[in-house]
Amino acid sequence: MLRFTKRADYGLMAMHFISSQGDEGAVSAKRIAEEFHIPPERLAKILQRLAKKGLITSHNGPKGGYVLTREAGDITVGQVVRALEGPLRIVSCMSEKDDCPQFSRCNLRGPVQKIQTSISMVLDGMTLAELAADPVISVGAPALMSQR
Amino acid sequence: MLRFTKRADYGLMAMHFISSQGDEGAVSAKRIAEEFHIPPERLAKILQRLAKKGLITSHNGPKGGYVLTREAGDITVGQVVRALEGPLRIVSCMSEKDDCPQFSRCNLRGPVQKIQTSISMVLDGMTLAELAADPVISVGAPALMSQR
DNA sequence: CAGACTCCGACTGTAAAGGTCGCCGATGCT
DNA sequence: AGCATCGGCGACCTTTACAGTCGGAGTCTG
Repeated sequence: MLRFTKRADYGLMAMHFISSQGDEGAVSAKRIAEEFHIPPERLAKILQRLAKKGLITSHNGPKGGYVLTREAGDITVGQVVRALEGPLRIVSCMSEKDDCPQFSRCNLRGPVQKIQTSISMVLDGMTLAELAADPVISVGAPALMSQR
Repeated sequence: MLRFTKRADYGLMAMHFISSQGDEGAVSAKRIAEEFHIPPERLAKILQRLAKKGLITSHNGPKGGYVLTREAGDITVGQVVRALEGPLRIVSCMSEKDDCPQFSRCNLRGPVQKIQTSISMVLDGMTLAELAADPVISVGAPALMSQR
């Protein structure tokens, strides 16, 4: 629950990689797929989607590939994620015409809205540039979500 | 993506309901299921899980049911969610022994950790009591995540 | 004591979502 | 012309969540 899909993962990796290689011409989907060992077709679709949303621009032919349309500092994680996954909705029954049987009694929607807003603020508060600047941390490290 | 499961939804509803009826004795699973039109078996399992984690205590027999073990103000949304869904992991490859092929090259883990921490802080910053206090807002309202 | 009501735990089947894979066409460089 | 790239469509498989069922044990009421 409350997890990114692989789509978002791959998308962020790719965006990050493109931004890091930005000065040396376009980056092909194949190149990225090889770099990260991602199924090429899968990545292709993701990049197409990002291109369609205007986050990157595509160039055909040899020497073709993808380039960021904006500066890395002007693209947020939230934008990438939303481009790939659609608007953020942490619960299923949030639209007006949901058939949620508990709609009338459920007074959870206010707080949920709040949480959702907070999360997207976090996502939009981090740009690709910051993302690249962040160091790789040791993995099993801080054991944050201990619990129990 | 990045969505709560029904398990978490139902769990939060139930906890909220129990806390609102707290002064009038235990609340049975059946009662809650009827109140919210939730499949009784499903809810039963959720409540069992919450009881096992110590968030609520169960009483058998007639007049039995569930009661909060702590004050509503001492139980956070994050605690309920984690009790039901396990520790928060917004990406699949975060453990030490993941077979993620891009592990070595992926320098996304630092930022992801950060985001994850922020989210769980949001979740732990809201108690059941606050949850109840929040008013029900109109649904289609603020259209936060516009973009496209 | 007996019956009714409740929680407890494991198992099984079903449905939806996500992930994976492949094909063929269009475009542009060399 | 030929090659390398993007572009878009669709089918299949796996995983996950969801829902329903059964038998069992504890506890209050009459």
